[in-house]
Amino acid sequence: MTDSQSSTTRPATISDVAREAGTGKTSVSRYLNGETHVLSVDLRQRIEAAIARLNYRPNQMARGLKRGRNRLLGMLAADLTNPYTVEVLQGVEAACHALGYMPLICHAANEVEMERRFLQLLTTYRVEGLIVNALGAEEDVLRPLRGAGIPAVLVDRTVEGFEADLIGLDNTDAIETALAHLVAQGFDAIHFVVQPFEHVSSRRVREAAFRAALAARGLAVPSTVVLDLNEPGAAAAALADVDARIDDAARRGVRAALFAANAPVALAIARHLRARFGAAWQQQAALLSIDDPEWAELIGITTIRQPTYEIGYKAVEFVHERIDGAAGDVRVAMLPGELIARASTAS
Amino acid sequence: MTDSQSSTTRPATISDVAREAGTGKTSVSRYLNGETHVLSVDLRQRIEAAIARLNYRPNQMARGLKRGRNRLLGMLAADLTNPYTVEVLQGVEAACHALGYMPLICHAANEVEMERRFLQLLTTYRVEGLIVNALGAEEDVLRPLRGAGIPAVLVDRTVEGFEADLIGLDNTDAIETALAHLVAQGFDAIHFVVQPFEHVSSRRVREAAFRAALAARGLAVPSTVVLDLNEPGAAAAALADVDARIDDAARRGVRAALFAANAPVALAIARHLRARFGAAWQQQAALLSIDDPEWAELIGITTIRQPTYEIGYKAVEFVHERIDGAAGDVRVAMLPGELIARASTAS
DNA sequence: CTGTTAGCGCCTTCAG
DNA sequence: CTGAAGGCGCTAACAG
Repeated sequence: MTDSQSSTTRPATISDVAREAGTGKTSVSRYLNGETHVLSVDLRQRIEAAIARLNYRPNQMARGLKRGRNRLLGMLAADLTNPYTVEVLQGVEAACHALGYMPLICHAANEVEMERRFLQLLTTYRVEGLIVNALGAEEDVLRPLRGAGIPAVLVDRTVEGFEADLIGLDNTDAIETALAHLVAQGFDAIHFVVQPFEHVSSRRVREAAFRAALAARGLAVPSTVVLDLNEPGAAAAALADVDARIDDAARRGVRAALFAANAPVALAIARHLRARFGAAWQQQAALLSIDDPEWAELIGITTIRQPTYEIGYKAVEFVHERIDGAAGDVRVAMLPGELIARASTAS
Repeated sequence: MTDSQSSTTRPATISDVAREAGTGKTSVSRYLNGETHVLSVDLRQRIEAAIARLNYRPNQMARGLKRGRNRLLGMLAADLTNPYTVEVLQGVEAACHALGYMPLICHAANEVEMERRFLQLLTTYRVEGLIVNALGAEEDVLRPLRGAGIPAVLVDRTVEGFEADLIGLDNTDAIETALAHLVAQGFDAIHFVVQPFEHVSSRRVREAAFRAALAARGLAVPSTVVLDLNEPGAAAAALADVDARIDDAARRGVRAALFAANAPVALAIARHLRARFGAAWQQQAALLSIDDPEWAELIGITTIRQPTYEIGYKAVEFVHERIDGAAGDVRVAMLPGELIARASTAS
């Protein structure tokens, strides 16, 4: 009984298996690649036994080197702290599983430098495709991909000057649905709150759609509140602005409604209002948010839930097709959101 | 001007660079590996230029194949939905960056099958080390690692029969601190709620520590409530049990305190109590939880915050040392938690 | 200082 | 049905 599994032994190679099975590497390779019908039963069994005995696992790296493809699929996430991202991730993982890819997840943690670095890495590891939830609009950060000829699909946001398939929420429709709900509930002082949006396409679209939807109804369009969560000072000012609008409405005897462009914004607002008004803050202002984080139900916030799983799944299908050589125009898939009405917007 | 960056061109190789620079592959390799002082200024510049011109990036796979190490570090996460995991991840990423590893993140999404599959994959990709936040206690799932001689470090939980470095929260101390807080606030009907814990060491330790801490104070030790979040039926029963205890205490004119073993449990409880008592549910029962998710502050829940970032960072340092050949006994690092007192446990 | 020569582990013609 | 030989992109002795 040889100690073939000792942790000091270096992993068995295909040659080891061949020797152990008393055959050549070619046959082992054939076995590994499922060309099992080309092998005599006897040989196949010997190989099987040898593999088991040596606890052999083919080295993917070597395989990739030879075949020119390694089944690695990169996923660059801007912010895993955002539940949205994790949910998308689940779809990505499921699709990777189904299509035989190994997802290589990289988390930029909201830092452009990280994003750049990971993109480099992903490139040097020769991932076959990439799913990008980009941080900034910097097209040059994505340039390496072009050079390496790695197909990419954008999730949630486009990147200025970077042509690629895009998949995300149908923002215009989502905003329209949400606004219709608010209006139906009788709100007329509705304020849009969003993180700095010039450089993030989805935020830009949402903001524009909100204004358009308001205008289409002949309602006044209050200025958009920009809430920069990365700048404490600016954030405080923005929240003060929110406060003012709430007070304004209150003076007119109405309850203001706040429309958060995404969950992080909604959380910041909720925290602030709770600090200001106490646990019963929702009596002072209504809140609606795009994204449906776990705490939304906990405190009864109306939301637009994104089809996150589908977004992730489809994203992988898109790159997969590109990897398989699909040429053709850039595709855009905009999936519909779903309104989850809760107490925060009850009239 | 050649179209060296066209997306149809296959990535440049070291040979291409050598040819372009009019030299041999060796020199290029030396350049890549920073042995820059061994090269004549002229040659170095030619290589530099060639690399830039061809937009060359060394193929990590090939490097890894040759050197026997690929700088890949696996991280197997049981549940990215749990904020704890994401926070640990941030520490892992930072440490990987600092030590020159590429983190390969795998998400088992609470499915043992996934866990097994990823472990296989990680093995075939020959990651140099692995950080495991294991799902179950199945030692055999981790067996492949042994066979491949891949060093691993466990995060948060041990695995029966699997010897490896461990890093996580000092559960005993955390429980003691939290309980002391509750007692100081005047609570005496304190109930521990935890997911099925036989197979998860951290839960087991917490449960035991809770009972011990209670007993040490001469207080009665109510039976532990087991809340299985994956079994709707069982979960409902457990929550009914919680209800009964709250009612019991109420009959005695006191407010029961619920001690959640982690954030998912706390969330389930909070949701349930809100559904039962409405927004003011906290007047009916106190709640304290280990883990400090973002919504804890939002609704004012007292928590024990884990040093998640440090846990992740140190985990990487641990494997790194093992990869570097450090032998020696299994190490255990238990980091202290921090009590964040909020309104939910005010007396 | 620089280039030549072997492989790393695997797959893929191409002959048996 | 089976095996030997060559090469994927890169590094690591060896020579110059």
